Parts: sequence; C-alpha cells; structure tokens
Amino acid sequence: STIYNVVIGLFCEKGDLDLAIELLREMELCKLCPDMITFMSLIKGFCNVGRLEDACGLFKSMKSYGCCPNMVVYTALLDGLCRVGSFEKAVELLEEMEKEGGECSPNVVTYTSMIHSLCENGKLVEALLVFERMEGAKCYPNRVTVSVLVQGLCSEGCIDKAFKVVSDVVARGHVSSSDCYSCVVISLFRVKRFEEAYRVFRWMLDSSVRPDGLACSVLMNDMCLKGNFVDAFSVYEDIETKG
RNA sequence: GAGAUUCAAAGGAA
Repeated sequence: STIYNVVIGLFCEKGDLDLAIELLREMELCKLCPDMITFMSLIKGFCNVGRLEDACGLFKSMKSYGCCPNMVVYTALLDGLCRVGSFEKAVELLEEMEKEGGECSPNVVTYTSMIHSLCENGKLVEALLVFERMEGAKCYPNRVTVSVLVQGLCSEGCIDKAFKVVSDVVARGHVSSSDCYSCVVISLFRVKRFEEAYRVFRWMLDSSVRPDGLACSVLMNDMCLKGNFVDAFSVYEDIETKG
C-alpha cells in the first residue's frame, strides 16, 4: 500500500492524474485499501490541474472506502474550488465543514484560503464577510490572513480599510504590529504607492515596530536600485543594531 | 521489531 502511495504521489505531482487513477484501480484489484494519504495526493493532484469534478468525485467516494476526510482534505478541496472561481460550491463545502464539526471544523487555513481567492477576484465585500464569519467561529486571523486581506484591500485602493483591519487585529492581539505593518508596507509597495510605503516603513523604524525580513529587503532593494545607498545602509545599520 | 509514502493558505529578490 505504501509503495502504491509513493508512486501515485509521484504521478500526481507530475500531473499524470490518469495514470494515478489507473494505479488506484490496480490497488483495488490487489485488495489494497487506499487510505487518507492516497486520497490526499489524488485530490491535491486533481485540484492542481483544475479537474475539480474529479476531485469532488473522489472526495465523495472516500467515505465509501471507510476513509473519513479530515480538515486538511476539506481545505485542500475548498482551496481548489476557490482557485477556479467556484465560490458557491466552496461556500457549500464550508457550511458542511461547520456543520460536521470535530475533525472537519474549518480552521484558520481554511478561512484564509477562501479570503485569498475572494480578494484575487476583487470580491472584497465577500472576503470581509468571511473574515467576520471566521471570528464568529472563534477562529482567529494569523499573519497569513492579514497578509492576504491587506493585499486585497490595497490592490483595490481601499487603503483606509486596510489600516482599519490592521489596527483591529493588533488591538485584539491576534497578530503582532510588526507583522501587520510589514504587510501594509509590502502591499503598498506592490501597488506602487511608494510614498506611502516609505512613510509607514519610516514610522515603523521610528516607533521601534520592527519590519520583518521581507519588508526590509523589499525596500532596501528598492533604495539600492534607485541609488539611495546611504539610506539603505542606514536602515541596514538600524535593523542590525536592534537585532 | 524499526524505518520508508500524503499532509491544506500569503507577500520580494535570486
């Protein structure tokens, strides 16, 4: 069984899902029972190539194999659905998870994944609703959640809202202000609001809110490209001494 | 007897 899982896993990674399925059939012929690992590989594989019908089909057949999907499997499928824009189905799945509870309860990764896809499709209102729904389920945002949401808000020009979200999250103590404002800096930079990005960055340095590694390297890289070696170096020294 | 297989989400440069 393990041997089959290894090979199936390899075909899935490679994108040869039809071969992977053939192996699954072969397993059954040998009276070997596909397990959680087998299904995880296959479902992830189908999601990666955008074959969601197949992924859903497999997901449903899991139970008949006596294999009960856990939240990781649920989340992988939900992520796949979101990535192809099937939000209705994704929401249905999310509701199913919330109803089932226990092993299947959605966690921070589940919600974050959904928020991410909604943001990428410009569905900010929905993304914010999921964000609230998450808190309602006593599931709290982490740095990844903040990152995707701030990025989404900034790319749609809702900078004020981004700051609002960040200050809420920080106030509630779910994510450090270093992590949050680093996200803001990077997001502003990405949408080419350089002045604002630098302003927040300087504010951070002045208030000893330490920018993370990525925020520093993005801005320092930019300074160097623009020839501001002096500034870049002084930031470097600043970071260096504060450890 | 032990070991080997899957494990889900974000941002820069290389």
